[in-house]
Amino acid sequence: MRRPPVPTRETATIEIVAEQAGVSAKTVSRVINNERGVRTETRERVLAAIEKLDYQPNLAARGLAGARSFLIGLFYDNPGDYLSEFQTGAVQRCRESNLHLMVEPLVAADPDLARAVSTLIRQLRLEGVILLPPLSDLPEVRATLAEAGIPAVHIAPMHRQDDAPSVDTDDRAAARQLTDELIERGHRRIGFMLGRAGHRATEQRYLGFADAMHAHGLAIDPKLVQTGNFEFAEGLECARRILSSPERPTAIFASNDDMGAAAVCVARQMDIALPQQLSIVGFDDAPVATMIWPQLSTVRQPVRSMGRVAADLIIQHKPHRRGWPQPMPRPHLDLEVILRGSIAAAPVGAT
Amino acid sequence: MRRPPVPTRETATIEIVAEQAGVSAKTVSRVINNERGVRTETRERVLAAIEKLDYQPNLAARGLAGARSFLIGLFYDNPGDYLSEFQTGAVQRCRESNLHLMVEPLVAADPDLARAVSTLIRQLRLEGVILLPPLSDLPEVRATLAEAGIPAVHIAPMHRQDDAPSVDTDDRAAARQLTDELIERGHRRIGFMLGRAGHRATEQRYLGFADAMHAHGLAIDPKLVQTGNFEFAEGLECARRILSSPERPTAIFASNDDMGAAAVCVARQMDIALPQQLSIVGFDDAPVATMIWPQLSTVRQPVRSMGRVAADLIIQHKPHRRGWPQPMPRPHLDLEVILRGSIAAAPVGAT
DNA sequence: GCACCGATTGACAGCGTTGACAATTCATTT
DNA sequence: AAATGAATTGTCAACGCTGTCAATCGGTGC
Repeated sequence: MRRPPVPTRETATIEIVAEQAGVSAKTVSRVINNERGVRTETRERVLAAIEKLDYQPNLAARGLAGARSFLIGLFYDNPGDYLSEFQTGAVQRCRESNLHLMVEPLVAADPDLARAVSTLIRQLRLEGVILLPPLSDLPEVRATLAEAGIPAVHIAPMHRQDDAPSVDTDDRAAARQLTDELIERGHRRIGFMLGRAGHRATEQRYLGFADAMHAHGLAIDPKLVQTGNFEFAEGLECARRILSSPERPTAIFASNDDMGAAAVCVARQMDIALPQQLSIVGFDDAPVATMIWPQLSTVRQPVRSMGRVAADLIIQHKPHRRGWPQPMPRPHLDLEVILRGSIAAAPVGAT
Repeated sequence: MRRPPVPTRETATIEIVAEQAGVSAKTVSRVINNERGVRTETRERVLAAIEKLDYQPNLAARGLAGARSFLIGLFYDNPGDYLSEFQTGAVQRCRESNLHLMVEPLVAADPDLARAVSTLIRQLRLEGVILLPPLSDLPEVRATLAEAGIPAVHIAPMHRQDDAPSVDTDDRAAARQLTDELIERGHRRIGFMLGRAGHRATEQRYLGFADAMHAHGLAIDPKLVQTGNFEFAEGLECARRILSSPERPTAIFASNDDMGAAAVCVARQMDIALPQQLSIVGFDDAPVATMIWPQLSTVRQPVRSMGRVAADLIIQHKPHRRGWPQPMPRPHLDLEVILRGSIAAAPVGAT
């Protein structure tokens, strides 16, 4: 007599389904878990019973009996605008395998981070964890997860570990491609706004830029390479430094759209005609890219797909046969260069 | 012999803790669940044992035995930029009560939505659900939840139900206040960009605007009130219609920042000096508000707090004594009007 | 027809915790 | 000192499912 008062419509249990199908509970269990060794005819009978009774297996019971949790964690720190897209992709993939996603905000700077992580994984018995940057680069997080033997997927980690799968995009190639577009339009002096130090994206995007410049035999003026931190406010400073250079560049490559937007603002304040006198490109295809004028040329990240793939890696992860000697999956997803109004031919007479 | 190969460090169970503390498992359970009727001295002994063994209760077992799930659902459709903030607030509140948040993307237009909801709540045994708009207004969702007897909190629902708690902000008052700022600066002809039809915010923001206009005896020119849908692209059209009116307004109130940004773009294309010839205000304090020039005056939404409060309502929700006759909690959170560069005194000579 | 073997299926004991209820303890009262 | 009753603690079964392993089924070869 657990819930006596409320005459809730009887929730079907596995026993009831078994009875309906004329088999034992264990056989129903086999069908639910898609185990082999069930005759097709039997399976269909069970499936019919499940359908008829609208049966939903009890997650808690399954978890308790099977020492599983059916839960995957998504740990993040800065809720950026990409998070919701990413998690939506991850949830979609999880659903296909009847798993669920637990999102957990964490604070990268928290001195007690390791304990927080430990508590989470032990309490929830997570079957895997997806780490968004900058969490994907914190040794204490990685160590805690590894110690607990929980598979973790690192998203765009700065330092790849040989023992952990990760999901990356080829930022370097895309940055190079975008830079090529500028060079093709006659730009020779190009400024670069760096992202936050320690992020993989910061490094890769710059390298791609440098690749293109070198390939065309163009010099990179150190004074035109300024450090930002991916944020708009910093971007303003950064753009000012670049644009107040005695020999002003004819184009600026910003490491993300927020900083690109900042460059647009600064240029406008300095009465520099856009895009005629200055071309600007960003990265990410953030919402702001199309909300300013001129719209930013940029690189679209397949964020939702990354979420899907990350979840998929966890799900595919087969329990290690002594030390996962399998090749580490490191899918690279394709980026898309998007050209918009913010780039134009270099002004005539420019070096 | 459930997990034979991996010599995992023995996970403490309630029995082990009980033994360590020299009490029965049930007493440990009482302490964990913070039940009364445990002598202080005993409680402390148990607490010490828990601490010493670094014991984490098994969620699945607790859920199974106690017919609970310790899970709250957050259902959303359009992952907007506010989602991650909201969910972070909700998770924070959940943690304080040792609950967990399951985020579940849903598709409002899905013809099978009711079934999807039903599957989710039955599979996860959710203890409560937070509905973000526009899901908070879908009858089939509300009905499914109600039928299952699951407490639901509606965020900014268009149509309040008397039987369901909701979380709102007083958009109307804030819109009025912001409009007042324009009027005080001498603006008389003010355009208005409406949001998507059917959203509570759309209605309330317009009403606040109208309140202010009426209070000052100003007429609202229907030609200056145009329908958008909260999106930038639509906003462009909308702004064009307003600004191409023969008698152009000296200010525009956009129902959100994305549309406000659109108005800025259009004004720039039409060579209207900002803010001298045209003041523009938005709503939400979205990232874009500070990424354009001039920066948008707007209204900041306490999104994270709303998440906290929503979770709190679920958690506080006491099982109904026949039909929850308690007063429906409907907290209103305070909005903050933020004045930035996008507003200025009305041009001299304006009507 | 019978032994034999792989394919199916079932019986049963938990998984770690809590609900119901019984037992014990302790402070008071008579 | 025994009785009384509230406070505290313990016993035991059950929650709904899966792992283990035994039982049964069906077909094969001789």
